[in-house]
Amino acid sequence: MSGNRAGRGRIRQSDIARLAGVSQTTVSLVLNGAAESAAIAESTRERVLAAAEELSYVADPAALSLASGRNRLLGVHTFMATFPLGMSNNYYPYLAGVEEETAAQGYDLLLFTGSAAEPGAGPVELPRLRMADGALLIGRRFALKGVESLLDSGFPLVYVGRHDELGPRLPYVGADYVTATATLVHRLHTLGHRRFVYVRELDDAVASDDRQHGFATGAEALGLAADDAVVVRTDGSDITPETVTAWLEDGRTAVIAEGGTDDLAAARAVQNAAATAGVRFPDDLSLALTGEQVGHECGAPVLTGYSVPRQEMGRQAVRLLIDLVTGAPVPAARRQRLLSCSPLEGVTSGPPR
Amino acid sequence: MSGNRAGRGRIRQSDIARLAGVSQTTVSLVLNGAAESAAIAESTRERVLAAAEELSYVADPAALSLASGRNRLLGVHTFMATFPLGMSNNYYPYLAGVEEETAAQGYDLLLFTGSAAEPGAGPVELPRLRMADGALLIGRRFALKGVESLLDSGFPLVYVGRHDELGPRLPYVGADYVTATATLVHRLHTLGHRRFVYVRELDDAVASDDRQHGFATGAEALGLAADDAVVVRTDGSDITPETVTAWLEDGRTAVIAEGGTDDLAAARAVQNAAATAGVRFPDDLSLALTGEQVGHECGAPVLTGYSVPRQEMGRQAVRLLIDLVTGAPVPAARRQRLLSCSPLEGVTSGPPR
DNA sequence: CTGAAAGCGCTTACAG
DNA sequence: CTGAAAGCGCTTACAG
Repeated sequence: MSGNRAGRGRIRQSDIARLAGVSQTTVSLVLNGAAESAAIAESTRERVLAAAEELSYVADPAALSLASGRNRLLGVHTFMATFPLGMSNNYYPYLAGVEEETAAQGYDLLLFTGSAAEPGAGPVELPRLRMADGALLIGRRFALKGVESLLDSGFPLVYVGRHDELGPRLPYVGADYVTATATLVHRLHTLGHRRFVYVRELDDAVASDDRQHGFATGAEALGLAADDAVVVRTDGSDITPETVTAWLEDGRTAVIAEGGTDDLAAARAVQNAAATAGVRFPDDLSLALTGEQVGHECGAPVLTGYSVPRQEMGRQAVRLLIDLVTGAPVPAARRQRLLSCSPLEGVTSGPPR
Repeated sequence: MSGNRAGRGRIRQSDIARLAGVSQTTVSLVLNGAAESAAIAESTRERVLAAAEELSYVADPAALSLASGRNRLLGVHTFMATFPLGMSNNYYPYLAGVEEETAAQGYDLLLFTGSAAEPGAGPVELPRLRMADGALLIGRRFALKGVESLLDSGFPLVYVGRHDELGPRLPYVGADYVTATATLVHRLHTLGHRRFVYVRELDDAVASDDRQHGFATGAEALGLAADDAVVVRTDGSDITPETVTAWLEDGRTAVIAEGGTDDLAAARAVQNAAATAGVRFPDDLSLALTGEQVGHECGAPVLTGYSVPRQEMGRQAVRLLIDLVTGAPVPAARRQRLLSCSPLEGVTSGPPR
């Protein structure tokens, strides 16, 4: 049979029409409310409304969506096999913000999960986003090709993060890691530190590049020599107790570790090596983070760093997306924006005397 | 204009048909896969598939749903204004399980959030669930009327929790709080406690009733007199230091507080009152929970209780829902089931000597 | 093996 | 002020 809805006992506009003795068109007109129904006789209006009430009519959302072209659904995709609903996950605050604002705007959320059927599925999954009126993209990196073709077809997309590789075509709401990191260097400098080490993980993503770039920018602004602001890129295995000792002997009293990664491997490697070497925080060595400790353990000291306004990024991304979906005018400057991060004071102190 | 989808560059089956040089019907037949497409020439099939791939076609869920009643979307509704993505929230593990299994089955999730447009929206929002093939209901309580009319129309629904008010009509996957709580009483009895107090919050929900019922059942099984297993129902304000002292003077050495609520107000009230009274845990008084401490603070002692298999409940609810959606045969016994909770050993000890 | 046609429940010009 | 009709993008008998 075509359409199993009738069999499901659903009430249609035609049922109301029959009961009220009008046409289905009139029912639709009345039920759509305000503007149009001005042109409908009050008595007719009331009859239809009464009939609708009596049958406890409710519009079929699918039909409604098909006819009007909108479904008030916002897709979310994170380019991962399973959706990062994981508790101690960095993505979590984004989602909370997204969800909050989506609800506030009267939309609902479509979570695209990357079906298990397709293991390395990034690009394969993307087209399914079209089910929604528009979609949010979240994640450290993404499938460029799939995103491009979505954009090409005019599908409204907003990326949560900075991404300029596609020029002005991809709207986004990102965090200003460059400024935040430069400021962090400055803060440490104010505390008295003069030589810095930046420890970055192997993974590269725009957010990582931005952080490192901010480190360089900050050092430059302070007039530091290249050797006073070195960058170590590592998977952690080559940060040995000797490494840390050598830093200190070199007068490098402040280490900045990459934040925003899932496990903060860089910071952890430094902490472990320091512990073995008998180097104490923050008396001997200061450790700061280009971000905050998300799933931070009981009793562990809070590291100096900055907080990324993830929830707010989520909210703003939703607002931007809805503007794009509804065709509201969005000036170019508002299509790509960076939010600033706020300083987080932790256990970092001045250098040992 | 009617239907703005074309303008949005959405690819339709007719686009594929044109590219592949076949009819739209054939495209539909091919895209629907297995059974039917046996009757389609392999070469045609391939041509259509290639064209679909090239255009990165994706079915319009609304059209699909309208025509066939299926779209591989599972709705989730929690009867709250905003979706409980909140960090320390009890609902979180359910969602994690739901998401995981949904992904594994190749479905996607529709999060129904309760639009802010309708404040007291429970029943008003429910019909929107029909956008999905079926839906999961999560929450301590729910809008009975809305749920009933959804059920009446044959819409597949699974409640995460026990709910027998609708008889066998509402399928569910719940937790066996009755047995878990009875066992908890037994465990405390084994430690030497002989007189118990059960502290329950004012809110009532099936999950709360079940816990209290389990307390009664457990006490009865141990042959305790009514006065040895009293129930206090409170918003916390009348649990004073004197209350706690009186319990102890009465020989009531074990307090069981209601778990599973958002803030564990009952347990907190007991803890605060005890602290003021100078009563120590667990030396003077043992405190157990009918559940576990979800967003449990650093340094706070872990309370004895039991863990609710929330994630597994989520997974099983999804599997059940998909069976209902696809029309797989589901024996009555499998339509309503309770999972058991596992004991959690905390700081509770025997009674003071 | 393939296509023309009806239908799912709605919206929206267009006529009257 | 109201209704007949076309169309949204699909599925599914039914003919050929």
